[in-house]
Amino acid sequence: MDGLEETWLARWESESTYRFDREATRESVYSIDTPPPTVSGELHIGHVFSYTQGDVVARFWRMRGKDVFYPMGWDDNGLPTERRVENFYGVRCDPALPYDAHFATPEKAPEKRISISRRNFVELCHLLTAVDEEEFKKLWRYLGISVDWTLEYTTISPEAQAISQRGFLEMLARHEVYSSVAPTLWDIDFRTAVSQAELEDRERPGTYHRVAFQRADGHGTVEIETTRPEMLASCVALVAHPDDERYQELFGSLVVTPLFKVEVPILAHELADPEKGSGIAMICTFGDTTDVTWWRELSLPTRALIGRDGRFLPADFNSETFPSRDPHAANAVYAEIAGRTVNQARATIVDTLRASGDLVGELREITHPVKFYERGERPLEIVTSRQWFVRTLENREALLRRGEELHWYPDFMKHRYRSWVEGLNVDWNISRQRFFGVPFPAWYPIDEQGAIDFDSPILPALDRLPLDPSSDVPPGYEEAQRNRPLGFAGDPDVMDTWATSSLSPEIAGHWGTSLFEHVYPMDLRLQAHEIIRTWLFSTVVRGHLQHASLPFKNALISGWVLDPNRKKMSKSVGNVVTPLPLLEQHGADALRYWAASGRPGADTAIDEAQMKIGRRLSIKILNASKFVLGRLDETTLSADDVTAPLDRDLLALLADLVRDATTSFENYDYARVLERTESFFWSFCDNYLELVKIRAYGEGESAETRSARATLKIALSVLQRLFAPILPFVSEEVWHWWHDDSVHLASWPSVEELGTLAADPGSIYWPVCDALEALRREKSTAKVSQRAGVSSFLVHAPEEFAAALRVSANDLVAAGNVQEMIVNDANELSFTITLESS
RNA sequence: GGGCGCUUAGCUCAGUUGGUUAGAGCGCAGCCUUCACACGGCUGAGGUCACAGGUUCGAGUCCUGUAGCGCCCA
Repeated sequence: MDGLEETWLARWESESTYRFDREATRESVYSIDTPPPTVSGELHIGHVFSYTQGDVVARFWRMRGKDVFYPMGWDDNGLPTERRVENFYGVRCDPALPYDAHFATPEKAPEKRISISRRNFVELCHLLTAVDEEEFKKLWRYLGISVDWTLEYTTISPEAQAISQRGFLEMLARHEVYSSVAPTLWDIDFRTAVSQAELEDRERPGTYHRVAFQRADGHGTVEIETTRPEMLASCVALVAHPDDERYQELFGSLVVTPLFKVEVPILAHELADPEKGSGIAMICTFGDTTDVTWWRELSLPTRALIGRDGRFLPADFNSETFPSRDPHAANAVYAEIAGRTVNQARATIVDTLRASGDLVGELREITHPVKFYERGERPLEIVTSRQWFVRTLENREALLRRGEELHWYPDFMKHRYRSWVEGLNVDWNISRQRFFGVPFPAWYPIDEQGAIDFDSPILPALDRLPLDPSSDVPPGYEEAQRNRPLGFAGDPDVMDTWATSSLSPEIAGHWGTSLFEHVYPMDLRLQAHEIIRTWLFSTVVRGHLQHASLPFKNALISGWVLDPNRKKMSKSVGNVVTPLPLLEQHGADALRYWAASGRPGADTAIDEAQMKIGRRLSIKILNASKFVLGRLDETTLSADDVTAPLDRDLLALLADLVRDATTSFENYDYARVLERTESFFWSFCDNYLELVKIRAYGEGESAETRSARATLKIALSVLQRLFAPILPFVSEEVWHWWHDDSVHLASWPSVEELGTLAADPGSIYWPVCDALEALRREKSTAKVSQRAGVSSFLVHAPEEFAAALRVSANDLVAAGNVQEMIVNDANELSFTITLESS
């Protein structure tokens, strides 16, 4: 077993076994779109699991005669890489710094982060991802993933950037993407906008504060409850449900905010929840996403105070934006929180409210969902900024139809997609205020006052791509005009990583060349269910907008890998399993066996016992093949030689298996193929081989002998090929014992090659197996060797059963070492076995 | 709150359109060093198919409801 990987990996490499034929016609191509994994230094067992399942399918279609287009990409651009580089080298990107051509990476990450220029930072990103990609590639190769490595791509490569920028410009030309200044979900640590797809609700403790607002006419107060009292200075209105009896008379009237003394109206909106708190809420710009909805739908003013760093911005309460009745006092209060973080400001405001008597009653502790960036550590804030958006909302219906059009394996995964699309509430924000990504290929003119005109972007010709507007110059301008009045400014942002990886079919398929026409739309998308709302969704969006089609016809969704206790693996829990030690210990085929046992979509626990079984199966394949081929020097045997009833029955059963395996593979049920093939193979070894070994390998050249040998030859050939997609190493090894070409390029077994089939498959084989098992049971019970002789084997059996034993009597007698076997017809089946007295 | 999936032997899981006594592997017990295989093989014990109704000649399978677990969405 050991060493098979090394041998065959080298051979596949040198013989280009998995090379895609670029001349292949579309009909003969089977194209696969696999997720470019985020290269972040962490190899994950989930990758092994998912990719193996896809590879098994790829190998099937290759054997089916398809030209399999199976590329491999790495998603190296984006935040995860930036973060890894920051930690690995102990650096931080400061775009204001100049490039240092002599910057040397520190041996060890320094305690305190070193600030470096954007260009230096990006160079480090390239450096580290290149190293990581080699590590990943090693793992993929070790696993036997049959990709064509000449089709390798990365999402930060110039080609990918050009395609990504082209995609953007074409969407822009079709008005499918737009920029606008809008309240945006913002991570204050990463200092970037994030999209809805990257949100995550986390349960967090919170505190309800009951705050009294004076009515503007001086007649009493209105009490609201809020978990974010620090937002008080941003308050623009109060809101209650239009049907709420308690507030009917107040709608339309004014109240005054405590401390800041700004008049705000009391309004009605159905999103206000009468059950929550006092049923009336304060609307601030912007405390949460509901505030944004209210602000937009009720046409409220903007009093945004949280900056990009999560600290309170300066404000003047003697201004149009903040019209206080008592500017002096308001500014004095605000001075205490300006420049402070949200948490600091909250404490200050609560103290001040308590002192002023505006905080009513006791604080009430609650637990509530808070929106986080999925990679973030502090709650998201809402910050107004300029962003690029792809129009997804107005395409909702069409996108839902695309989801229906797609073939999902397993089918129920379509619900994940549908509920995501139905729940979209903002357009897809594709701009990020980060550094290592694909820049937006756009510049903006600057007027004589120095104002940037974002509504009239200057766009490049497609043949200039890829480009970076921060170093490239727009047509008709000179570098000296950058950021100058009457000059130009480059778009400062980079694209969301999904904005590029959503073009994986275009990148892998070399959009713009003839190759693309041969592979698009892809036949298969392979991925895990957790990225349905991101990668799958965004790819469908791009396919729909760019090509008016689905980007792939079938989606094979893999489950998660759980730890041995069926718990989700996570870094914080510390139960993450790395695949390499498992590979080294059990071998690639064993790991693949485990992965292929996991049914599509099913979360599967790491199970080393299962890997051991895979290894044992592989060894069994080696041994059985050695045995069958050891004395099978006959090359002229064919299906026509299979004449013995037992042999013909075996091939008929094998035909059933081939049919079932083929259909199952066509339905992406690789796990069923494995299960059925394994089960058949085990019976083949335990029963059929035992039954015919003497007939096949005894002296003489009778028709019966030829029949057994032909059956062994055919069955072995079929079984080796059925196993090949799942256990590529051992299958290749045993195939080469009697073939020159790779089993992975051999044709998938067909029913036709099994010759004229016997009717009623199993009608002979299973009764004979029953009789053989009865003999074994008797010997086992008597605690004697299986080779022990049987003086008399008396069978009573129903007619068909008896007939099956009679035509196979010689094999049974030989396998059981039986002296005398008598078969009588009877209604009830019974075996009477007399062992030789030794 | 809406939705999806799961619940079958001690454990991990199969059970295709409803059809005889419900299957596999692991683990457990016993046996066999057999001339392909001790990195093995054989044999065995072990289950009221989560629960409650219903449809049917017949339900692990279909329908309704309940519970538990996991996940998705809001």
